[in-house]
Amino acid sequence: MGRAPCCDKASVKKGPWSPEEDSKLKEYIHRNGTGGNWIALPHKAGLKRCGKSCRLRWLNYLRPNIKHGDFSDDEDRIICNLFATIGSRWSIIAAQLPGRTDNDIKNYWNTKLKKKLMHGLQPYNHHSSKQQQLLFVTASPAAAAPPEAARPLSLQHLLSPHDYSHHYSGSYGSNNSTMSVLSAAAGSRGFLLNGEHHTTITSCLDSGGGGLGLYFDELCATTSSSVHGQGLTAESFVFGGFQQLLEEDHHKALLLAAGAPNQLDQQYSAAASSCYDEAKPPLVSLTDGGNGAGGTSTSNSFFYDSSYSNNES
DNA sequence: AAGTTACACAACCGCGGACCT
DNA sequence: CAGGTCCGCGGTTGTGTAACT
Repeated sequence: MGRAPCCDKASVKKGPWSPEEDSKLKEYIHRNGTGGNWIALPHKAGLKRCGKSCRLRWLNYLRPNIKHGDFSDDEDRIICNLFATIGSRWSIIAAQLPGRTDNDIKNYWNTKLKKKLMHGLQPYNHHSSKQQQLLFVTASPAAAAPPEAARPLSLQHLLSPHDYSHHYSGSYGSNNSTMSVLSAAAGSRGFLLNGEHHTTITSCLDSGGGGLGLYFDELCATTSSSVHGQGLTAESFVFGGFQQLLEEDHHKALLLAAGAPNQLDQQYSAAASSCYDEAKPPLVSLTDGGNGAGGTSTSNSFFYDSSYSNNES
C-alpha cells in the first residue's frame, strides 16, 4: 500500500548546492526530464539530495528562463495588485510574472516591496487627522465619533495575514458580521474612486447605511460602524496612505480588495493595497463596482480618495 | 582592521490536498 | 474506502555578504 518513503533523511545532503550538484541535476533533467517523480530523481541522477530539494533547486534556480535581479515597476505593480486581491498566493502571483518564481517573489515582497510601501506611507501623517475626522461624520449617531472599539492597526497587520477579529469583532455595525479585511479574489468586488468621485464617497459615508466601514490611515487604521452608504449593504473600507502614489496627484487612488463577510477564519484574508495609477489600470479586475451616491449596489466596496478630506471636510 | 548588525537570498520544514495501492 | 506517500505551497530559517561602528 502506498509508496516508498520519500528519502532517507539521515543520508541526504542539506545546505547550499555545489556547482557540481547543479550541473548533475541540470544534465539529468535535460536528458530525461523529471519523469514526474522527484523522489526517484536524485538517486537516478547520482545526487545525495532529497527529491524535494532537487525540485526546489530546479524550479527556483536551474530551470531555463529564470529571471534574476531587480523587479521592474510593472512587476511591482502586478505584485501589489495581486497581493491586494489574493493575498500571499505566491505561486499564483508568480504565474503572472514570466521568469519569476514564487520563492523569488515571496522574498522580494518580504525584504523589499513591503518596506518600500511602508516607507511610502510615512509622509502622509499630516493628513491623518482631517481624514480620520471625516470618517466619522456620518448620519449614524453610532458613527458620529470614533467607535470605542476602534483601535490603531499598524501597517504590519495589513501586510501580513493575521486574525483581525480582535480588532474588529463587535464593532461591525448593523449586520453584526465579522469580516476579514481582505478577502480572497473570488469574493472581492469593488471599485476605485479618484478625484472625480467625491460625491460618491460623501454619500457613502454620510448616508449612514449602518454597515461596516474601515478606514486605514497611514500607519494606523480605525474601524467604524455605520460608515457607508444606504445603498451599500456590504462592508466597505476606506484606505489611506501609500503616499508616494498620492502626494502629487489626486487622481491616483488606491485600489483595494473588499472584505467579504464571515471570513475571519481565512488565513489569507489579509489587508493590502494595490498601488493604482489611472494610466495603468489594475491587472486584477475588480468588477461590479459600487454605485456610490444613493446607489443600490450591494457589493462589497472600497474606496479611497486622497483629496477627499481637503475637498469635502 | 575587526566586530557587529542588517539585509538579501537560498534552502528547509511542515502542512494539506491529490494520488496510488 | 482506508491508509499511505507524493507533490506543491507558503512560512520560516540559515547563510553569505554588505554596511556600519
